[in-house]
Amino acid sequence: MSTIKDVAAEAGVSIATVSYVLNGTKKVSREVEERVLAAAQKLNYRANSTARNLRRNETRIIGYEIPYPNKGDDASLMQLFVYGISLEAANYGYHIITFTVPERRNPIEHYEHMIHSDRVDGFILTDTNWKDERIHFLLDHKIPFVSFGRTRTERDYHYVDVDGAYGIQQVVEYLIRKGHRQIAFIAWPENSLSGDGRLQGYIETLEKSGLDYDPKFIRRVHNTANAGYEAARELLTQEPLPTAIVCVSDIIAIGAIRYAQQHGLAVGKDIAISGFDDLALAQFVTPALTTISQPIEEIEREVVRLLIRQLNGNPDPNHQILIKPKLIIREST
Amino acid sequence: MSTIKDVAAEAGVSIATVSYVLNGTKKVSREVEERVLAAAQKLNYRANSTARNLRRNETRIIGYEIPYPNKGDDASLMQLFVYGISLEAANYGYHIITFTVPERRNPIEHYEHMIHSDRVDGFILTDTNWKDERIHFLLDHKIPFVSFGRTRTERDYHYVDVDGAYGIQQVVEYLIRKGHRQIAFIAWPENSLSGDGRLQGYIETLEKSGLDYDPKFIRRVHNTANAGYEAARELLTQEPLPTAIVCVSDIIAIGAIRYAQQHGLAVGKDIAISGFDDLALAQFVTPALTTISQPIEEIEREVVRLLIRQLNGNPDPNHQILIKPKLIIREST
DNA sequence: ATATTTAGGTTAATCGTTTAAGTTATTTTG
DNA sequence: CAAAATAACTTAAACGATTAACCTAAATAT
Repeated sequence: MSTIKDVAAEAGVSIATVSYVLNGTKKVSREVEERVLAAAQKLNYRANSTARNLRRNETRIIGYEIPYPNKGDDASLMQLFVYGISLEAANYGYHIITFTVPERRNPIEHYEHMIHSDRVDGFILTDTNWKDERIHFLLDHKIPFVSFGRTRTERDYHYVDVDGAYGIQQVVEYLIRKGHRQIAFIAWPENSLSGDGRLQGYIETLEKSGLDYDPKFIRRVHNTANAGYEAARELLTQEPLPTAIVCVSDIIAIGAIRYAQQHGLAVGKDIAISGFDDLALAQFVTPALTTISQPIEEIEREVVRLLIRQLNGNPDPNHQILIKPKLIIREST
Repeated sequence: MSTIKDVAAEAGVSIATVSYVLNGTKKVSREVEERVLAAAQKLNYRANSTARNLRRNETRIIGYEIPYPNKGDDASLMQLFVYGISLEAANYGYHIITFTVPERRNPIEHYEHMIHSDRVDGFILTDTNWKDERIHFLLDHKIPFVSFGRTRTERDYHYVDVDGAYGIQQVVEYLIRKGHRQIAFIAWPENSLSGDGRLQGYIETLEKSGLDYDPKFIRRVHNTANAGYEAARELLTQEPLPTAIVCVSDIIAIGAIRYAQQHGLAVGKDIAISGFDDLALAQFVTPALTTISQPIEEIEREVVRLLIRQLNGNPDPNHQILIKPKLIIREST
């Protein structure tokens, strides 16, 4: 593998000149420039990025913690996300390095290690929760990052998030237009900010529409189909009976649908059930799932763009971005 | 951020001594060792990995191309895979860097670039196909790699694969025991080696059991629920009618189930349908899916282990590993 | 008592770049 | 026309580690 020295020798110039030509960082005569370019081409030279990084004190690598894939969780959205940010980062000459935090271990240690051993220039965060210590740690240490999803803090940081309340509002208003008055909601546990945003959308839309908001119509469960199944059982074996169940995720909706079907209800007729995410499978379950689709590619683009601007020392002043999701009506409502 | 110089100054020794102590690569007196350790601790020192990599001529980074997520493909297995190899690699002090190859672009270029700019020490490959040019390229250039999935070549390389033929054999034998005689198979297109292995398992098991093998019972489609739906339509609108459909993947099975249900067939009674993969969702579709489960964690462990041994210059002579999957019987058969 | 080995360090070269600070020849300026 | 400015390179010092080669004093061998 050829180094800058080889290219310099081949072109008959000093290594500095080669560097200047290849980086375009200093004026060089046309003739010499061509000689260097030809030599580099001939030797199939590519700069050793380790050496460059050492000298420039950067890595052009972005750290991304892959969230722990809970049993029963669907992970396909996150898979798309890793693909998308890798692709997007490559447009800027950056790469994504993935790491994991073993269950119940302190994440901070791992972030600290990545930074401290100079492995990454910044981070992309997902799966943020109510009080996300990672965000405070990174802010405290002035380490560039962008989060997909918010946390509950007054501090100013860069994030991109989906306007979940808006999405739920769309589906609830649609259900009301179709004549539903008893609308239940299956939510996530309490430390999920995005989950609470969606719940908030449900409550506010009901109130705005002049409908009672009944706490008995709200269930909080983990994000598994099994939990959706159980929640549906509770909702459908109490009074008053809901005529529609809005779910905080497709996975939960699929579990809820399963319970309803097993107990003789025709989903989409006897009862309406909706999800959130628009998984690849959503259109192929029976009945096809009415859901809310997140514009994942736009999210990826924005997240990477915000981070790269920080890394270039040119942060976007408009760095709290809320993206509107889209209601997709299928057969289940 | 403190460097080895700071530690040396703090401990009152040369930087060489610090390096020797921290790496345990030369004998040092107890007293000095303790001073160095204390200084390192006090300054919260961690070696700059860029500098170390430059000197050692390694990166301790493994490249992984995230396959292009085809629309409608389920990607949750791959998500688990990235998580798993990241976790496993960390046990050896390695990290995973992800990259993508834009659709219809030549993958070799991208692999070459990663190697040539010294970003990675080796690769993990997935989604290998019949004639995988990546494998030949990496072999030709003596670049360490391990592939999850085989390709069709006589050349000797390191891989881990699931014994798909064995898995299909399990389900076909089970169906025969339950009395089925007209068993159809929905396969993948022809350039998929793992797909052909599964198909082979179907054909051989039928022949071994003395059943006719009818080419009309075989359909080849892409890995989407939609394609499964269409294939089921073809199979169920021709003579002779199958009483069971074995699918090469859960995704396809879900599409097939949907067609059967829409046309008045009770899946699990009127017709048996099975999948392959055991997606998180498999147990929550209606009816719950009979399928074949891949021991994904064992695969991840083996893939990483084989690669690390290569990188350490100590390749495992037994480096073609076939892992047996497991039949999981649910309601759909 | 002298020569040799060993223990426990230090010095300095090296990895492959980038880039500030020279250097030299040529051009411009007053 | 001498002085100053410019153009086009080169030299050499970093970046932060690792490690071969060297050094010195104490321990061991002859």
